[in-house]
Amino acid sequence: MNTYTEENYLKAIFKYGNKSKEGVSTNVIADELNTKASSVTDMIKKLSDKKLVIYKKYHGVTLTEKGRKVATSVIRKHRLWEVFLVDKLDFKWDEVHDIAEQLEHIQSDSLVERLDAFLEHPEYDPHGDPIPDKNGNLQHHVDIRLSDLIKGESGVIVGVKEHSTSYLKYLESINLVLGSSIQINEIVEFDQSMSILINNKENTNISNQASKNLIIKKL
Amino acid sequence: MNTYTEENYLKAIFKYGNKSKEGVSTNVIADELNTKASSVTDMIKKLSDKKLVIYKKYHGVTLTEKGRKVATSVIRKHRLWEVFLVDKLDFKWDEVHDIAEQLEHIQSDSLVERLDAFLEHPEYDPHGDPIPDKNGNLQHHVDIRLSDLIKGESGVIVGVKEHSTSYLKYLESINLVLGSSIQINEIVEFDQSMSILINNKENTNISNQASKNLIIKKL
DNA sequence: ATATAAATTTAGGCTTATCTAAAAATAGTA
DNA sequence: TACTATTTTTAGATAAGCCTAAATTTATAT
Ligand SMILES: [Mn+2]
Ligand SMILES: [Mn+2]
Ligand SMILES: [Mn+2]
Ligand SMILES: [Mn+2]
Repeated sequence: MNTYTEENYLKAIFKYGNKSKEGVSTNVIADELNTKASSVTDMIKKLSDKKLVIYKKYHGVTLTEKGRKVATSVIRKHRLWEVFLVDKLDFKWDEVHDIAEQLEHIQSDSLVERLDAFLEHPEYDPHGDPIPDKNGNLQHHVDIRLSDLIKGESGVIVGVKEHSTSYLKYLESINLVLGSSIQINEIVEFDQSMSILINNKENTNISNQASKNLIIKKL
Repeated sequence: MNTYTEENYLKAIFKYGNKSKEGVSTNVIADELNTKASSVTDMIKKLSDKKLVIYKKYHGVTLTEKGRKVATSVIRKHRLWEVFLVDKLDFKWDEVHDIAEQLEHIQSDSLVERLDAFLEHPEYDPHGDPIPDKNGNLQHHVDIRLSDLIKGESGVIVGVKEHSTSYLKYLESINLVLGSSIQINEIVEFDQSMSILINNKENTNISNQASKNLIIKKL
């Protein structure tokens, strides 16, 4: 149906769409996919011919309903495979993204549904990202970052917004994983770094760059 | 390292190599991959540049050790994924080949090794084909076909040589699966069709075309 | 409002993997 | 051996996805 490359473009457009009502710009897409804006223009025309996106020259691109279906289906597969890799094959959460980038393009509806059942219909992937259902619906966590909390407040980690290996490994090294509890001891006004209590055990300091990428459910 | 397409060429060359000491001809490869001999010639030159095959113009192609490693690694992945699909996701043996054709190209050594462990190091895939180890070694069943047996002999099915859905579905419909026992009641001289006793229960007739694709371990 | 800067598209090319048609080499046969 | 049939390679094209450089459009700032 669609090529590997087309699917990656649709995923990128989905990622940066909905942020505002403006279409997603070619430069943003080029940046996300490590390619050039001119290449993006070419591909967008093709996607537009296939009715997967709406393209207004010089004003960016938005997904059609058809395009959104494809994008969420690829994201569904990506996140289900990540669950498989972590839950069944014992990979760490920082090791699975690149493999899932490949697996997300495997074409087989029955495979996806059977995998979903085998994993017992997970709602979130190993990074706390919601898994779209087969119709492309997905519910997000309320987007509260650790950096939004104030002194004395506490919460539980339900997701991460940054998926780099270095960030994920760092979090794990200080016992911050999905489900870890956090209480704010103090916030340094100068750089917004935080002194926090993790799992009611260890006290640690964490930078603003690190705290703003942690999604929290307040307690 | 190698493209999806290159891997498929290497797999095809592996499949038809070793049959004799002659190289595999471009027409045979073209036929296997549903492409044209001229396309094969082009690709062979590329594989030869990459030292994956030895190519003598007009005399076919053979795998180098390096090429054999790649081919068996792809076959290893194909067969391991087929085991996963059947054993863990409850697919039927006639449903898994096309999905495995895609999964076999996923690149991740640790994924393969973890999958192998998760499946408890299977030796054979759902069609009785041996799974190469990580060094590319694979031991074949002794190649005795049902059609080689004579009246009165009996055996157990350990593999199938034809993987089409129609053939596999047919076998299943008459209770011929891996592990089924067979005894030869009679062989019709005219067309070599056989009257057989399956699992010491049902008597059936089976054509030569069907019996010559069943690999048997004699009892 | 006009000039400059920034973003975007177009033009022209490249590579990979295909194809068809023609040429060349090999194999089979009288 | 010589002629024909078959197989294989070469020549020349095409489509997808990418690139750089140039042209065009939009945004920003006097
Ligand atoms: Mn991921
Ligand atoms: Mn994820
Ligand atoms: Mn198969
Ligand atoms: Mn198989």
